[in-house]
Amino acid sequence: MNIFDNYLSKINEIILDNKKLLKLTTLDNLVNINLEVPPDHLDYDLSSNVSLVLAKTNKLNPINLASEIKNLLLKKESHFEKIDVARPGFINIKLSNDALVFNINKILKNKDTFGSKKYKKTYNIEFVSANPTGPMHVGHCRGAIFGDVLSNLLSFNGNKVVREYYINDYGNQIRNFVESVYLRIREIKFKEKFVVKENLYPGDYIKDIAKNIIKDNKNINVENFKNCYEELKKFSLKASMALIKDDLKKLGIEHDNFFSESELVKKNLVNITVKELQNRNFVEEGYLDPPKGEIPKNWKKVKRLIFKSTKFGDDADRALQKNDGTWTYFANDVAYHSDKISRKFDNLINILGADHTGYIKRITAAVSALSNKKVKMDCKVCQLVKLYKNGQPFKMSKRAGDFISVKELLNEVNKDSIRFMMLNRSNDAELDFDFEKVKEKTKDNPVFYVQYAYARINSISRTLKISLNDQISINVKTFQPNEYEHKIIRKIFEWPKIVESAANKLEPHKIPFYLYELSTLFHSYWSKGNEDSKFKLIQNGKIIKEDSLAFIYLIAIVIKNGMTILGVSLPEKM
RNA sequence: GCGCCUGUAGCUCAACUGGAUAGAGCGCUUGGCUACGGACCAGGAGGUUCUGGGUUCAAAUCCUAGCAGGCGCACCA
Repeated sequence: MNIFDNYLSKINEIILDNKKLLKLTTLDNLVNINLEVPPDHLDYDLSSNVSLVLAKTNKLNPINLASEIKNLLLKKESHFEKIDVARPGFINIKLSNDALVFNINKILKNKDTFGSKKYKKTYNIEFVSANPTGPMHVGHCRGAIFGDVLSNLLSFNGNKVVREYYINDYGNQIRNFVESVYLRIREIKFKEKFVVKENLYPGDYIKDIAKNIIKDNKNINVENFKNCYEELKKFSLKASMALIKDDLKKLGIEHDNFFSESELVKKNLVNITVKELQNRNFVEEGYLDPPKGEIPKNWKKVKRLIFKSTKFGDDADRALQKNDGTWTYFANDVAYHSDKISRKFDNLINILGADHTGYIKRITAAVSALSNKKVKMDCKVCQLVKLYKNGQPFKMSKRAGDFISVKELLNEVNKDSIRFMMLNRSNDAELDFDFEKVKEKTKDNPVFYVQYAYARINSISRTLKISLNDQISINVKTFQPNEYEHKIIRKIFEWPKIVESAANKLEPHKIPFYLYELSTLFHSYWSKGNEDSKFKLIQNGKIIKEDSLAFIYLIAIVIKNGMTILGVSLPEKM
């Protein structure tokens, strides 16, 4: 339930029913009418631009129209107790006590679903898709958490979400990776020195993979790289995927589907997909222009198959074949997306790192081409994460090219803090992540601040010997919220709006920001009793004003629903 | 040279897809508070939303021309 939606449709209905009375000739921009949270300094519950929107197309004076609408609404909707018109034509609405009680009781009754909707769409969300050549590093972390929480958010809204991981287990990098493992095995077995060459993976984890392969497969013959390649590849990939899955698990992330690139090649899906595009005239044989700017030394003009992605908004047409005629990474990816389309999702979402921004246009172009523009694909980009320790840039690299792994990060800070902080910023903005800040137990640390609010609420329930799962309700006759409680009610009513906007815009960062604000209201409410004893909640182990319990419950409900979406735990004691 | 992202208080960032007096935290400043009912709270100062044009009842938000920073730009993945 979303009270803004509910009352907005009532307002729309009333307007429609009284079209003549209001002298409205056209209502074609009804969709632009909104019902929103009034500015902070005004003492109202709802605020609408109805009159401004309707006055424009009907060429009426917005203030006059607003006061006519005001009278009409006061007559037709009993939940509206007071309405005022504000320049240039807004109407501000105060809900009656009955309305507040009605809505609050509804929330108290439907705790777990408060804020959610029942959309029933299907989503495929591809995220992480880190190359299976080693463990995850911090760069993957943000996108991983973003994708996971976005999935939670969309599921919370009643959608069906498939979390997918595309395994890039094909191509040269895999060959290099396997060769690295191969050389490490020889290092162990034959005491050959591992010489770091370009393109080889030097990391210590390769040694561990090598050791384990030797341990589990005593008979493996590593005399000749070519002969043992396939077998070694199988073991190496399995090992590196195990590392990645372990990292993901520790971050609280689990994918539903792992899609292998080499399987896709094996099934001949690339050829089939390219042929399909050829048939529809989106592929041609030709030459590509050299890259703009500085032309690389080994640039060659080669005849090849090209996808005409400029037809779908890309800046240039894209190669499907490499210089040697084999398929490009992009060609494989087009086939992969063709497979996604065939699985009939309503929406496709890809979560990418900032370094893949340039890839978006071509792959969305491919999806448009493959689906006749019917399937919608959104690509969300997560900007870079910069690590800090006590305000200083933090680098662990012993050698250039080394990275900070997720494991190292988890050694420093816990999963909850990482998840919350990685989302506490718009995905479009770069993110500074300070190890020490995140460990602080102060207001500086938003994770703590929200968790602390919940812990305090639990201390109340312990004192009163009640459970937050208890079913309570409030009574119209006794209900008399004070100004602080009124603020809380309004904030709580806002929650479904936050969820909806976060889901629609694919911007989960709105959730932690909101939770922080809600926690502020709670801490403030809690502290009021110290300044003025009439605001005290508990005395001698008993609740003073029965209704104040409702506010505690409301806050607990929303914090819990919010943190569940974020995948961050809520300790009852801290 | 081209594309995408960013530019908002001293610093780090919000602003519900065009709304009202642009909000938080940190820092600064004034006050309260022996603790799971002070890990906090209340108040104050702090703004030409990068710049110039445009669109309209209304612009941080949309269009346009610039400026500054980040990421990327054959093939590779």
